[in-house]
Amino acid sequence: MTRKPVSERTIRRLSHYSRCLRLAKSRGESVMTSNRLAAACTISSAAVRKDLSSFGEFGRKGSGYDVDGLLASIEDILGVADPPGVVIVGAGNMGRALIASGLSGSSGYRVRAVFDSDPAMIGREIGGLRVEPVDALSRILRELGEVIAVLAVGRGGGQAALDRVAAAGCRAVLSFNLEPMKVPEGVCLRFVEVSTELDILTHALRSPR
Amino acid sequence: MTRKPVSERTIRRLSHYSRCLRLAKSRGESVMTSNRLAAACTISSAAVRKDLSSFGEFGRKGSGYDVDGLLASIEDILGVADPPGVVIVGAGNMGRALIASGLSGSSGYRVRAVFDSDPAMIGREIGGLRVEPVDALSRILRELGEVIAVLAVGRGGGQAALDRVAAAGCRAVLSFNLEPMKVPEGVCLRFVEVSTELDILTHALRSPR
DNA sequence: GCGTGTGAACCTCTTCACAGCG
DNA sequence: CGCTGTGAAGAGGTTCACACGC
Repeated sequence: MTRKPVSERTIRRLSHYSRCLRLAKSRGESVMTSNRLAAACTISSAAVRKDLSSFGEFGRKGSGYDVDGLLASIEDILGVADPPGVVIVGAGNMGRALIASGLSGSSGYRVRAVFDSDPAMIGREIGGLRVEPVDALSRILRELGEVIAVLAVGRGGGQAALDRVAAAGCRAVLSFNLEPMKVPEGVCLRFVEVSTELDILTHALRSPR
Repeated sequence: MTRKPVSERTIRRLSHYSRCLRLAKSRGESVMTSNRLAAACTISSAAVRKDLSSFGEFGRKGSGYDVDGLLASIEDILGVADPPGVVIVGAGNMGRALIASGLSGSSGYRVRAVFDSDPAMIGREIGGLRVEPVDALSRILRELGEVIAVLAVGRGGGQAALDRVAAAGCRAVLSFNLEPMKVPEGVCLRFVEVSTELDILTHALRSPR
């Protein structure tokens, strides 16, 4: 079982493929082709085949890919077959939106706990979850085991939240706060950059074509 | 004024630089170096210099870059010096979160209108904005001129929302809904893929290193 | 000495065209 | 005949090392 490093670009595409496959599966489709996957992801079919073939021979020449089999293979590559739990830090609008949307995706992630530092928030129920005080982070994360923490806290609260989840043993963090942060050793931190997406769209609007 | 096409990768970095520069500016700093920008963006200083120098000579050898000047130049390249307005479709938790956070960034975007299809929502006030019915899209977008539409609607409502904003003349859309959509001619559609970010983090957690 | 600007080497990723198999 | 798997060619982006100017 020799795992070669997979580029982030590739992982992103695999994630997209898996979404498409889950959708096809839910529609009862049992076979998928590189062409249809490509159309759904707006890339070329050759790119899809290259991605997939670099991990093994998942397809049947002449017919295509088995939806269930390919989905299982991709989930195995990504490591999301049995996804880690998710905890949300910050029970404001963004935290609530993430819980309500089921993490805006058809993937298997589930929100296991919500934390907030505002005493007035503690104890409230959101989507079946009781809002916990941030002081409970260590205890609850120990109970939950491996989790991804999503930071959806107020302006300027990012670093403190990051430090706390890291101290509680969390090694993967997704932040909606864009303040620059000092990343604790051993922690993988990523950002959801809405403002950057807006910049990209603005550039598209304003550039000649 | 010959504009060469700028890759998305580069635009994304420029956007990040501009965030750092705005922060430096707000702190009263007047000079910035490629080294500090690089550290803030976790890339190499050579990459920063290459990015910037490909658009002109913005720096002073030996000292660095003038914060105000560089920021203005980057905003000009991105086209965000006078940013387009933003309208939000969907006044649920996500829509409210985006309004409350000021679009989670220090950039100059401002939310100009909020729409919802739920009659019970119409007329409510959110962050100083009255929730408008989606039927008012055409009229209000005509008043606002060039805008970016952010789709934060419920499960399965993406395509309908996209079609409506496109029909109202909007040419740039950012969607939190991940359903595959048929993109109207002339529209640039991008996605905020929280579930993909989670997949990337999961892969990081689960891969040997 | 310090920090920018840049050509050249380097490397990664994408595209193409086609062989191969059902 | 249809669709996958893949070597080869090509494009694009990154790193390196150093010259230049303050």
